[in-house]
Amino acid sequence: MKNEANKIVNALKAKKLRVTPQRFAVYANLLSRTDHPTAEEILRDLNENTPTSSQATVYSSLQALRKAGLLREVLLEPGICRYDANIEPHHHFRCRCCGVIKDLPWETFASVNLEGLPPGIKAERYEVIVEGVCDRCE
Amino acid sequence: MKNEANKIVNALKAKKLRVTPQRFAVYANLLSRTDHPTAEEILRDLNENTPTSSQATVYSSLQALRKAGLLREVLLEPGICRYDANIEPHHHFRCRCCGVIKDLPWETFASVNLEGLPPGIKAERYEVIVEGVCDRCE
DNA sequence: CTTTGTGCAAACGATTTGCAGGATG
DNA sequence: CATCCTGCAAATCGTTTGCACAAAG
Repeated sequence: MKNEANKIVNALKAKKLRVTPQRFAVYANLLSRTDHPTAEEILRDLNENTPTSSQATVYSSLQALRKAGLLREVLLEPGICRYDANIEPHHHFRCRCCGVIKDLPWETFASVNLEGLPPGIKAERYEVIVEGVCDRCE
Repeated sequence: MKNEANKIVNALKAKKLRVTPQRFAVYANLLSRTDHPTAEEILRDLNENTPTSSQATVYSSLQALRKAGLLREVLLEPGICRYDANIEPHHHFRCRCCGVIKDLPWETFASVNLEGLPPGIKAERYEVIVEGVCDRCE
């Protein structure tokens, strides 16, 4: 839909990022997904039908988008870096059996407050990581 | 001190892990540190004076200790896996400037409760990740 | 027309693996 | 003495880099 495309273009422009087909594709792909793909998964997805972006470009696009604050990294497994275009604050759950990752709404832990932090620490953001077993696994 | 050594040996035996000099050294090193070293940092530290363990052995010792539940991985930076022999539940703070990592006592977020989780999720553990600026950086 | 991005292939760093010999329980 | 661990070197995986050409603003 044309509207969606315009939104993406405007988001990139607002961050002073040049709008290239590859960068657009990476960001659009990430926005369209609810999982938290790795760079390699995005690359595969983009090039599944027609060649869209090279490996190096996907990596550099992801860096550019991250530096611009349009996406964030999700670190739940050693050595695996996932990406998330949902930059609204939220938490993550990971199933220890199947590895599925689910977003947890911010309000899930609305009770958390940072008052009790050791002195000298300026907290800017936080996130709760929950690990356990999902419904399909148990 | 002999007492300390015995504690470590007993911990390993209790988990049915063979007590080898290398495994002992890795675990002892991690127990003696308050930072959260990477595998490579542990390796360097162990071999600083006299050769103690090979790279492959440090990696496999860490895996064995982790599977036994004697240590846990700390994932705060993409592509970097740190290790922590403190298996008491606690949280982590990371300074966005200097990268220093500080433990936060469990009670810091005593108010967190898992009642509000989506149905079907069986939570087994959780951890709060706080990011911000430490006293030395600001 | 200046600046920045792309694609390729090579380089890189961290972790894993295969295997032969050695130590543990 | 059966099993598991160690050390070495090679292999692998994900990510980064250098550079020549192409595209964006």
